[in-house]
Amino acid sequence: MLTERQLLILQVIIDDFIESAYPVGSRAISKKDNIPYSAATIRNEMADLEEMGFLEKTHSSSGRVPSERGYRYYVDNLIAPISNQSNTNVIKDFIVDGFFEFEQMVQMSAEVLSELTNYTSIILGPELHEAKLKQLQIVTLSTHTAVAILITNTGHVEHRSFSIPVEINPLDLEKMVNILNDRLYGVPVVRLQEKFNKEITSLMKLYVNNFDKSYDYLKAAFFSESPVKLYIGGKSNMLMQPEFDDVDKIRSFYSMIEKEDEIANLLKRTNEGIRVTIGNENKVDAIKDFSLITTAFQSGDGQMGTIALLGPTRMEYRKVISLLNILSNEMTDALYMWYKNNE
Amino acid sequence: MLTERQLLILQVIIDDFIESAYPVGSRAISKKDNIPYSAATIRNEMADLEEMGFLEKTHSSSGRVPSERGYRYYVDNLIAPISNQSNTNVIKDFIVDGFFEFEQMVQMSAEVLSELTNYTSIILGPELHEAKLKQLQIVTLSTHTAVAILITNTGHVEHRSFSIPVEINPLDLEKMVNILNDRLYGVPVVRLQEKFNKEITSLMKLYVNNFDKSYDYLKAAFFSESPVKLYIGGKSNMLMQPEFDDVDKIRSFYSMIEKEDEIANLLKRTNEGIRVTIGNENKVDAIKDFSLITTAFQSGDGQMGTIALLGPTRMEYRKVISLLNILSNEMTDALYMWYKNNE
DNA sequence: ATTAGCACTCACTAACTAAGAGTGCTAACA
DNA sequence: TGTTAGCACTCTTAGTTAGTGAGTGCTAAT
Repeated sequence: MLTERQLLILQVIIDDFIESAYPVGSRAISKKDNIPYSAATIRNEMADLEEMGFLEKTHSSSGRVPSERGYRYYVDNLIAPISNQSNTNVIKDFIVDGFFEFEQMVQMSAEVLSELTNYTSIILGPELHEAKLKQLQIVTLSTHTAVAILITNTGHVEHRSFSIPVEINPLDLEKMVNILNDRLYGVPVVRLQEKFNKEITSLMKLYVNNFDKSYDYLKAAFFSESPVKLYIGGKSNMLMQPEFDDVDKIRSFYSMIEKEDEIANLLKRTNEGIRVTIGNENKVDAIKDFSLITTAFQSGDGQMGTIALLGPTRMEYRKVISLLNILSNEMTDALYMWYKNNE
Repeated sequence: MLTERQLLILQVIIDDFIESAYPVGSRAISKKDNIPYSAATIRNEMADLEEMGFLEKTHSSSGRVPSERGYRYYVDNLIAPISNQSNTNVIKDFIVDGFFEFEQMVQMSAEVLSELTNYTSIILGPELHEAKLKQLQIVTLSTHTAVAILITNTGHVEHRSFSIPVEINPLDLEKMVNILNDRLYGVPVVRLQEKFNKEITSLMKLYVNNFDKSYDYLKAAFFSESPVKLYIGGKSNMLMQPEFDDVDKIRSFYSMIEKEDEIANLLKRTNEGIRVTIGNENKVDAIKDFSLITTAFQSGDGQMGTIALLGPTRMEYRKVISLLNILSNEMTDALYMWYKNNE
């Protein structure tokens, strides 16, 4: 167990290092206002803290630097997140003002988040779990081409252009879309394809000649998987961090950040609350030098998406955690309001 | 005027430097197969070429490096663009295969272009100049919210969610959209707003009570300027270039590339053919260390957009110019086909 | 007109030095 | 017995020096 004094010293060291990015020496600590001990005393305590694995040295006669275990302890026990009123307001303002569309809101959130922290923000979703089909449409552009449009009750619009194969009769096309709208209205988007396969195809065969030929086209137009929506904000804000003092680190950071699907997978696992993974706690090699802080936002019963911040292990955990808390709550609220209006 | 031999030597030096990024020495030149002169002769010629401003030294006893003037001469007189068949095929393949939508095609082009060159590709447009209105729609999501959708004959779909103010009667809304569709069908997208203001508003007042209140909402939903579409591909491919050997250069590159509107302005001026601006020929300070190669693609009579590659002044001009030529032609063709089908 | 030869310049690297920040340990102190 | 002053020691960082090599410009010979 750590003594009171050790806790204090550990906290001060980590706070200091997070701010300065330089190894912290005993003399610097002993000078702080809330530290009434001499440098020698601090040195003894630091040696103990190092032995316990909370601190490290960069070389034998250097100051101390937090170890990953140190950060973990710090995050779990030493940060009392103070709600930062001014940040709350910044976030509230832009969410309330600009809330027209999910995607727009999400994208802006990512940017603001990165701007406030100088880390890289990642937002996954909002996924369409809860969104329900409002309307399907096919608008023909010419005899050969058309655009298929899918509208959800959340205001999400997806569209896909395609060319109409000669085998398909335009009248049949219209008929099919009518049937689809009739049968699929209000069905959650995630279950569209399943329902289409199970219930609609058999029905279609009754009304439409030669439905087999149209099947693939309908499916491609309306029911193909849309790619995961991943917003990454402030890729270059991160370059402000002193960790990126060398070209190779920057290169590897950028090549890491481009593996969008790996990152998306990392975020998907998030459940309730805020999760912090530090350095090697991350299961993906590419970010073993980083810390990732994630939290979910949701609407009603289901999870909608994940907000995350990626930064060096020397991260301003306190600030970031409080920011993510605020943002997650605000987004959840905004979504709740939206749904309430739309039910 | 330059002698034959000087032309040859200038060309060889620039080719060599573009490939290696190292200053070129006289000995290295004299060893090349097509150079039958001794190092001393080369040295004399190089001194002359330097005096004329085509070459520079990085320090008093270094090899030679092309000056901006040297690159200019090289681009204007020394490159006979060889059409590279394999590149042509790469480009043709993906344009033909994936051509469903402008935006999709454009985005893919940007990526391929950057992949093939390791420079940063920028594509502006395709602007909607030629696109004509196919259909306007308002789909109500609830009593308070709706999504407005605009569809063009090119398959471009734009949508905007908004909340319906209480002052507007849903029936009126429907009526208004009908009038709009009736009057605006086939009108070029760029002229929608103008036509709406001039001809439609007076008409609306006859049919709709209290039209003044609806005016702003209709305008916001359908006729507000959509932001310029600028695709930037391969921001990090560029880091492969040996020019980016130092952190500050990378930082300033990224902060430059984020000024999207400045870049968009640069590209807008493009007219026919390929334009190369080298280093200080660029009027925007931020890219005075780079070269920018732009060309337009078009459909029918009007210009549709601009394709550009941004790289270090030590750029593979020959390759890039030939690539842009191919891509511009292919995109123009593809657009032409598309229009022919849609008329 | 061309080229071999040579002195000279400058960047780059490695080896060395001095300064400074920080540690661990010992011995003195309250 | 916990705390602290003092000191020798370690290691990084920055600056200096010297040696090497690539390359040039000029001169004289071909």
